[in-house]
Amino acid sequence: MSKDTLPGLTLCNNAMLRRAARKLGQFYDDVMAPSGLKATQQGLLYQIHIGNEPAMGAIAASLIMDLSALGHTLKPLIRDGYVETFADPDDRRIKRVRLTPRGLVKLDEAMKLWSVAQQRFEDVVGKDQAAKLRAALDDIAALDFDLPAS
Amino acid sequence: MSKDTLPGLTLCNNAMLRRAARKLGQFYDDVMAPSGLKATQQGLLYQIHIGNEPAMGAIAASLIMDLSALGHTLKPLIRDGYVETFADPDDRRIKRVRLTPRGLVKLDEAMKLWSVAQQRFEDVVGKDQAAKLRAALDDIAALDFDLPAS
DNA sequence: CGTTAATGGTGGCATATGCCACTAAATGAA
DNA sequence: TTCATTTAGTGGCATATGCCACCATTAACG
Repeated sequence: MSKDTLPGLTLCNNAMLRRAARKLGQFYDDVMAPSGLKATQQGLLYQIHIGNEPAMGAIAASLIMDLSALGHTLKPLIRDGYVETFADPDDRRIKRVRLTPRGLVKLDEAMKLWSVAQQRFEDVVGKDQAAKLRAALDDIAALDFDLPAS
Repeated sequence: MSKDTLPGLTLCNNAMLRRAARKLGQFYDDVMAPSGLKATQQGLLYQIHIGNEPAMGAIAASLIMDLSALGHTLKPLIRDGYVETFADPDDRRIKRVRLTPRGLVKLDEAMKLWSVAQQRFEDVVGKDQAAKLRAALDDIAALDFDLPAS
């Protein structure tokens, strides 16, 4: 097979997913820029907000994110005073996370912008299509790739 | 609306996309680990391979990636001797990229592992479903979110 | 021509993510 | 109780990505 006829990267599920994520990330980030938050940060603040002073491990699990990666991502938010952490009194290994009042205000501000981006996205691709896409992505997130231990 | 009844992050198209990308990335990376390449690097080598000594800008455009981000990502691959760059003789602003022989060998090795991951993914989600997903992701990558300039 | 504008990349800085080695704390077994 | 094991996070290091300011080159225009 000549190099010229090799299929493009369009065949790789992972590459396509990353590519779409870059594209959509740029769009959401653009819209949210006035808040000073990236879309990832808004998502993280929101996740913390809807949790009940969630433990770091719990957040990482919901987001399917490495625990240490979460720790890193949290740092700028703590530095900027949007988030604070405290040890769980019943198990001092566990560190819980909550929004500060300042963080709550910032989240409100960011959510307004998020709505704009979200709305615009759904206008462009269609509400149904968007819902289907999210469902498909949710399925992927739930997949188990382990070979069944026979 | 009480905090307890707020919808999860499942509603955000962008967050879901990133989450699925983390999940799938971890899987592909795991499978490709023996090659010493990350899935992103394999994808980049492949993109360079199928291009005709592509210019950096061309690669960045196909991957919907920031040009400077591409430059950064390329560095470890150049350092490890998989890739080399050279100025286009007709326009010295343009820097073209190609695989070294070593890079070609490494790509072959990585592609074998990639096939394993790709195959496993399609076994789990179904070949049709995977194709539909890639099509949907390709559509997203092609979207234009600009408001029509009236 | 020569000045101006547009194009293609680089480097610095910042966030996003992951892996690994290591520490502290809680659990379980002897 | 005491020691091995498991659990929850941290810090260091590396890649992934983006934005912005800046440089070199080329194209455009008067």
